[in-house]
Parts: sequence; C-alpha cells; structure tokens
Amino acid sequence: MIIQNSNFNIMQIAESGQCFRMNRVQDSDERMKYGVVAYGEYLEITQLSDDQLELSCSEEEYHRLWEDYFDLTYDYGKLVKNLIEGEDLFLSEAAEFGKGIRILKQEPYEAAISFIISQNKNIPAIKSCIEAICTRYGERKVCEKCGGKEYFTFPAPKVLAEAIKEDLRALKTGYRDTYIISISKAIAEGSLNLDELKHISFEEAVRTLKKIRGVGDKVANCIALYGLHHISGFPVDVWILRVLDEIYQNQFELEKYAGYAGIVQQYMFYYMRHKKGVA
DNA sequence: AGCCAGGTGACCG
DNA sequence: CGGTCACATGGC
Repeated sequence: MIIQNSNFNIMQIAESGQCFRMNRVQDSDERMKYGVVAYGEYLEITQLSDDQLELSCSEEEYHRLWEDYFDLTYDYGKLVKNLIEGEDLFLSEAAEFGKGIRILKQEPYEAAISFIISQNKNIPAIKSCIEAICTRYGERKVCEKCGGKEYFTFPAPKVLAEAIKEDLRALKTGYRDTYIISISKAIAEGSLNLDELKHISFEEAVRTLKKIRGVGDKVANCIALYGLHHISGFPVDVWILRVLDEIYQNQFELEKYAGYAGIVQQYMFYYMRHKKGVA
C-alpha cells in the first residue's frame, strides 16, 4: 500500500541509530528500499518520492502494526517547522537535514537488549551482533509477500533467559552476556515488566530501568525513548556529548525542549554524525 | 596498528 | 559526588 507523509524518510530513519534491524535491500530501480523485522513481522519500505512511500503490507496490517510503529499519528512537520524557524542555528540546520526522521515504537524488550549490547560498540558491530542473536535464537519465518524472503524474529525473554553464556559470547556479545541473561530471566520470571513502564512517568521509568544490570543512564534513556516511547528521553552518548561540548560549550538548555527532547536529540545525533563524516 | 565505539560497574578519595 | 579503570571485540 502507498502512504503520503512529508516527514518520513526511510533512509534517514534507518541511518539514525535508533534501530538495528533495518537494512537496505536491493531494488531493480535506484530507489531507496529498506527491510525491517519488528513484532515478528517483516516489512519492506520503498521511498517513491520525498513524501510518498510504498509499504509491502496489507491495509489491515498497516493499521494493526506499522502505523503505530512509525509513529504516524504524530505531527513531526509542525515540530520541524518550529525548529527550523527557531533561534538555534545548529538545531535549525539539524531539523532541516533530518526532517524525515521519526521516533520508532520498538518492542521494549528488543530495545532493552539492543541498547545493552550497544555499549562500547559501533553501529555496524551492534547490528551484526543482534542479527547473530536473532539467527541463533529467533524464530525462522518466511515472508510470502516479499518473494519468499527468509527472516528471524527477535527471541523472546524466556529463550535468552536460558541461553548459555559461552554461546552468547560466540555471538560477540562480549562481557554483556551476563547482562543479557540477567534481564531476560527477570522478565521471564515476572519480576520485571517493561510494558508497565510505558504508563508511568518518564523519570520513574528511567529510575526503574537503571536498576537493571548493564543499564546506566544512557541505555535507560534509549530504552525509554525507543522502546517505551517516552519522548522526553534524551540519551547522551559520545556524539551528543560532542554536540553539547563543541556546539553549545556545555550550555545547552534542555528544558527548552521539555516533552519532546528525544526527537530533538535524534536530529542532533544524525546531523552531528553527518558533519563529522560518519554517516 | 591503534584508537574508537549510541557505556557501565566497581573502586577510590 | 566526581575521577579513573577494566571490560570484549569488531570497525575503520
């Protein structure tokens, strides 16, 4: 099916470092086409033009799943316009440059494991590690609508709860192996429920998340932002540190963006990496 | 060949 | 609280 949206650029979303299972797939044309696995399903997205995309799903599946996943009921256009017209030159440029980015609503558990793995790894390494985990522990499925494309779902907590440390190590998790098993066990046995954290305040959610082994302030903010859709989340990684330091001399006023700081952060991250020639 | 990567926990004063 | 250090391992 085809959708219209002038703030939806699939290449920008895929390169924005918020999800790790969205990859470019070859198209007969030179068009940007990406595939993503989420919620046990596989979807291909083709950018037909600046404001038009083709999704490889039925309308039923779109309304049941992907419309929410891509946060398509939120008006990013209004926010982008305000930032572009605002006083802050860097943010104005960043919003203009990344105006097709949206904050995805990923599965909380997948976001948690993904960002626990992300620490001290670069994005390509994170992606290959997660893909290896899905191939080893996920469920194999085939997408008939996509020419019989084979894919692996993200494993359930109870599966990784019973994983062997050495097996995880073989998939390049490094010292994070025990973190992965620990959080998975907590969820599998019911002492931790990530979904519940969607319905409490952002601050309280972060406080709870930071009690998990391997989850510090940065990862907690990532889980809150990308897995719980607490868009007040403002993850500070090495790139955002550079922005805060080099652009704002550590005088950035986060309070100005209260309530949607996570979206601002995403434009900053994407733009700074571009300026430094990484992406 | 080293330094860096969407950091965290432990330990220190 | 703020500073330092080890951690496991691929990317570039």
